[in-house]
Order: sequence, then structure tokens, then C-alpha cells
Amino acid sequence: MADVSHTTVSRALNNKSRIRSETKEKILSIAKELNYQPNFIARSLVMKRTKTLGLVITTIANPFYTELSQGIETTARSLGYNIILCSTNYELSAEKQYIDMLRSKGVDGIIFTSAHMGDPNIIELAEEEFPIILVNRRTYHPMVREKVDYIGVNNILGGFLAVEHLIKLGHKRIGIIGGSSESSVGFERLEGGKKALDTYGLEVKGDYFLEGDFLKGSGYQGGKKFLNMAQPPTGIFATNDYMALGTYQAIVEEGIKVPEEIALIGFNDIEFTSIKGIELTTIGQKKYEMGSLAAKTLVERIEGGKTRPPKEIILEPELIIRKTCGFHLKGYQIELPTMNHGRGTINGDP
Amino acid sequence: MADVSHTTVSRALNNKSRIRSETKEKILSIAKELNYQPNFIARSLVMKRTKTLGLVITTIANPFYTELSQGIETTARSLGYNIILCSTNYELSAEKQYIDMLRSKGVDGIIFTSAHMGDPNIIELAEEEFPIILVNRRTYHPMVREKVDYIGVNNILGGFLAVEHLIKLGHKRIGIIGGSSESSVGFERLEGGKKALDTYGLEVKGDYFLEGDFLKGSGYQGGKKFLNMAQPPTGIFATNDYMALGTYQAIVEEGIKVPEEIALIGFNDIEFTSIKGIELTTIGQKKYEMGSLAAKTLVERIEGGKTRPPKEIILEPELIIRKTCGFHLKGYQIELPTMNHGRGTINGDP
DNA sequence: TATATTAGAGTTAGCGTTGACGCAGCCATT
DNA sequence: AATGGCTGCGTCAACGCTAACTCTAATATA
Repeated sequence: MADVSHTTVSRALNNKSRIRSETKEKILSIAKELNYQPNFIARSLVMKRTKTLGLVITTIANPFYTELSQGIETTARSLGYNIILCSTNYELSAEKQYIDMLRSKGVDGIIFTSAHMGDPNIIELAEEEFPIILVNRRTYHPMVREKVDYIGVNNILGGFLAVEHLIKLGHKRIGIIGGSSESSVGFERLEGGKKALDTYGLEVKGDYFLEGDFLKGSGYQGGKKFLNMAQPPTGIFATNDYMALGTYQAIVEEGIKVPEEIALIGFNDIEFTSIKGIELTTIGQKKYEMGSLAAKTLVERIEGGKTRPPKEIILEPELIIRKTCGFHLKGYQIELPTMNHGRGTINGDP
Repeated sequence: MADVSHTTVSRALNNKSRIRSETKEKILSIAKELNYQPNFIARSLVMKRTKTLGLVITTIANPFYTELSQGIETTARSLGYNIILCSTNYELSAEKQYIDMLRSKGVDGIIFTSAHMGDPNIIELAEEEFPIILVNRRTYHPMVREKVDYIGVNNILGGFLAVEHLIKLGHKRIGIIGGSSESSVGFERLEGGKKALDTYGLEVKGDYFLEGDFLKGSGYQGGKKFLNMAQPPTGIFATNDYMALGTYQAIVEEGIKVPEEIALIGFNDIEFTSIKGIELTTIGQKKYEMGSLAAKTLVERIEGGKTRPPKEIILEPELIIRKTCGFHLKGYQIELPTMNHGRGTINGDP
């Protein structure tokens, strides 16, 4: 060594007080020369902090989650945290295993991107006040809402915008393919859609609501089912782009033209929906930003103590008009005032 | 406790000998009751094993890497390892930082999915005999080849198959958009393409080789450049699907038809190239399997000691014929024997 | 019967850090 | 001159485990 105790070295490396600056610089230069890397494990053992976060995700194969993850990872890194990736592949038992493993490895917090509606694992962690955050999907459990932060998009508004768009284009028969019933996101988008129908005085007809699972296959089957109806819908809102792509394929296979005969709109604006040959009209959301905010908020909670009341950050969705809705062909048929999105009034003005 | 020392508990939990089975079961049942989770950090500190791997990747935004990562993560998990995700976003300095962090956190090994050709970080790790593995991209440095495992696809054959396919379809002027010169993958695919031209007696003309960077933009620019030539190529091989998509857009924008006027072929077979409206002809590779093998091989090296000579596992690529090459319109114009792929002869037969 | 062997435990040390505490030496205040 | 406080270090313990060693009692062997 450099003629000092290991404690002094620790003081030098961690920029602590009670050390002479000469001594500190001497130690630091020796450390650099030896290419010394502090042992994070030993530090973690005593500090009870690992500077590592768990990221629980169904699958990064879905580009929506990929982009979200990018935001999470990049921001976490800039805050000095690493990410342990946990793909559950849609199995709740895997989630439990991952949680145990993550806690055993001492992660400082966990990010859940696709929590089930009544996920018992989440409830348990919330009760313990272990630092977690919900992104994208949420849980409505009161205990959870009282304790854990949530970052998401306004899915109700998103669903509303999608269906409103179809209505304005003149469609009267609108089919909606919902997401999994275990997902708050699917539920909320469907709610928004129904609200639009209601607002514009259209009948809310059960036949026109199908439950999917956010996978391409269910979009495909939903599409086929709609086409086999006596009165098929003329406009379809699939509650995510994957299902919209499946629906698109089902429609095209039947020799029916999109958007001339059937209009189609998705949700998420994943990268490949914009390319020539598809150009899916969809509801966009800031996925990267959502991930980034999630990482930031979780780190805040970890480092700031647990006293802060939980945040709910709801981002705004955005209608992205491309080709599959037929807007470029005929434009809006009806002009009605759009729902008040909560941004139109300022300081008590009507 | 349960009237035993902590050592005995350790013996019970780790299924070690020198313990009576009654005692063991008693301890285990108490552990279960208390929902006891062993502290991995403390264990890691003494064992010098964290059961954690680093995954260094440019970006998971590219679906190729996403699928690869899925294979890696899922397999690693089944072997009892977790993955720390490290997206470099194409910065070499970020790679160095990540490596230091990973080693500081005591990962047992690191998986590199996109090593630069002469990556100094890789060389350093190889010299130290730290357990690493190269997937997809490799380094030709002799020291590295002598010490570290590599899993990849036969890119030379892949490039050959792509260009051969275009030749057989009757194309004489074939343009190739290469990948980054820092990537072995781009280099090899280009080599394979040139080899095909050579094999079929076509001129290898410098103008027809453009260097890209594997991003959509460079495919787009490459496409434009080709179209502005006095004698544009009639068939284009983009060395990955992203660039092919960019090229496709450039061509369509000019009002030229794919595949009627220009044939297009990509490489990787990422998910979205198969959907209706695109249907890109491409060279497929088993991305998930590649990742899976990488995780398995790295764990083998970690757990099996460092004495084993390095493996090179080269998977076989596969020509996937869809719509953009025009095969469905006219079929092959030339029938020439395909290059011997090393699988045609058995036991000394010709 | 005397001795060696073994199973089933406990005891102790150490992994590489950080943090609480102690102890000189120096300066400033009373 | 005596007291107090501060600076700059070293000492010691602890984090929660595993591994090496030790000890005891029971069993096997001569």
C-alpha cells in the first residue's frame, strides 16, 4: 500500500472529509496506477445498497417494451444504476421467482412494466414498502395506489381519440379488439373507446367488442371474426399495434381493402408501423420518456426516503394519422367538438 | 433460530453433507416459514461468484439484438444466472465504462454481441482470461481467437446465398450496401457477396459497393445513390434488414417498383419484414438459438474452468424467399450448381 | 478392550468494504 | 496554563455468508 490504513484509502476514494488533500491525491494516483476497482459487493454488503435495479417485463420482443426499456436503462445508467433484466414470458410464477432472486441479490428497487391487475406480488411488495414502481400497466388495488408510484399514458383519452377519429371519418359500426383483461391498459383503452361512442351518440353494442391478448394472433382472429359478421364493422380499433397488424393481415387475406373498405387504427406507434407498405394510423405515446421518468422516479424514491406520497405521472397520447384510417382519402365527415382533454381551459375560463 | 449454529443452517440450505436429514428438514421448514431468502451479496463476497452475467449490446432497439437477448436471458436464467443489461448506444467509451462497472460488481462473465473489429477492451479481457464470449460480431485478433469462444452465423455463406439468389434471378448489375467497416459481420457478408459474383463470372465493380452503418438511414441513402447512377443496379443486397427497409423506401419514393424493376434482399429476418405490405426476401439466422448457445457456452467456461480450448460455433444461414426479390414473378433464369456448403458430401463421396 | 474412523455438529476466521470510535497533535479560547 | 475543539489519521467491529478446522459421541475395526 501507500503507508496508510485501508480506512484512509476508503476515505480517499469516497471523497470523504477528515483526510489531508495531499494524502488523498497520493492514494488516488496510486489507485489509478494500479487500475484499482473497488469491490462493489463488499460495499453493498455493508451499505445495503447495490446501485442495481430490477426490470420485470413480459418480453422485450415487443418493440413497445424495447423502447421503454431503452429509456429505463439509459436513464438509470446516467443516475449510476444498472439494470437486471427479467423477462417473465407472461408467466406469473416466473415473476415471483424473479422477485425473490432480485431481492436476494439486493437490488435497490424494482420496475414493473406489465403488472397484472390484481398482482399479489406487487401488493406484497407495496405492503413491505419495498421501493417499486409501476410503468405502463397499473394495479387498482388501494394499498398499492397509496404506496407506489405509477407512470403511464392516458389510455382512456387514447382510446377515446382513436374511436373519435373513426367516428369523425363517418364510421357508424366500429369494432374494438381489446387487450388482455388482466391489463389495466387494455381495460382503459376500451373504456375510452366506449366513451367516444357514447359522446357521439353511437350505440355501444356488445358484438363489436372482442377480447384479445395484445398478440398478433388475437388481432388476426378478431379481424376474421368481425368479417364473418352479418354487419361487419367498417372501422376497427385494435388496442395495440401488434393486434392491428394481425387484423390488417386478416382483412387483406379476405381480399378486402384497407382503408377503402375497412378503416384500421392501432395503439402504441411501434417503429415498424410507419414504414411504407403499412403506414398504420395509431395512437402514439412517448415510450422512451415513460421509461426514463420511471427510472428517475424510482431512484428518487430510493434515495429520498419513503416518506414522499406516491406520484402518478400520466403522459398525453397523440393521434398519429397515417394511411390505414383513410383520412387522406376523404377527410373528416363530421365536425364535432372534441372532448375536453383538460388542457383547454385556463384559470376558471369555461 | 432453531437451536443450531448458522453454519449448520448454511449446510442445510446448500444441501451439503455432514448434516442429519432430520436437522436439515427442520431447518428448511423453519426457513420456509420465515420466508427466509439467503443474502446473495454476502455469499458472493466469500464465493467470488455472483451468478450474474453482463450483456453488452449496442442497442436492444434493433429487433435482431432483441431476439438474441431473449435467447441469452432465458437460457441464462434456466442455468441460474441473471443478466445485467448494458446498452452502449454505439459508444466505445460507454463499453469501457460498462466493463469496469460489471467487473466491479463482480459479474462472472460478459457477453459481447457487437464487438468492434479491433476492440481493445476485448483484447484486454482476453489477456486476463476473464470469462467472456463473442456473439454475432467477432474480433480477428489472434490473442482473442486463441482464448475466447465465438458464436455466430456463417455470414460469408449468407452473403453468398443472397447474391447468388439475385444472380440466378437473372440480374447482372448487383449493388451491395455493406455494414459498418468496424463490424466483422458486415465485412463477411460483403465478402460472401463478392464471392458469389466471382463464382458466377460477374464483374466485381467498385461502384456497386456502398458502405452503410446498419441503420435505416444509410440504406435509404444507399438506395438513392444507386438510383442516381447512369446504370443503376437491378438487384440490391443490403447486408441487414434495417438498411433494406431504408433502401425499399428510397426506391418506392422514386416511383420505381419492387420487385418488378429492382429486386431487393436483406439479411437477418427480423420479425417485421415478413408482414403483408413488405414481405422482404432475406437471409435468416437463428437468433434466439444463437443467444441461447452463447449463454450456455459462457456458463460452461465459467463453471468448467478456463482450460478448455475456445469454441467457434458457426450456425447456418438460410435463404428466405418472399416478395421483394421477384422470385414469385419469374423464378430462376439460370440454373447453376450452388456453392458447396460443406454439407453435400458424406464420408469421402465426391 | 483399545484404537481408529466417521457422522454431526460447533467454533473461528475471513471475504473487502464502511462507520463508529479513539487518539494524538495542534490551534484557539478562557 | 488549562480547557475545549478540530484535523488527520488508525483501530476495531460489522455486514451475512462459506470453508477450514475442531470437538464430541457413536460406531467399526483390530
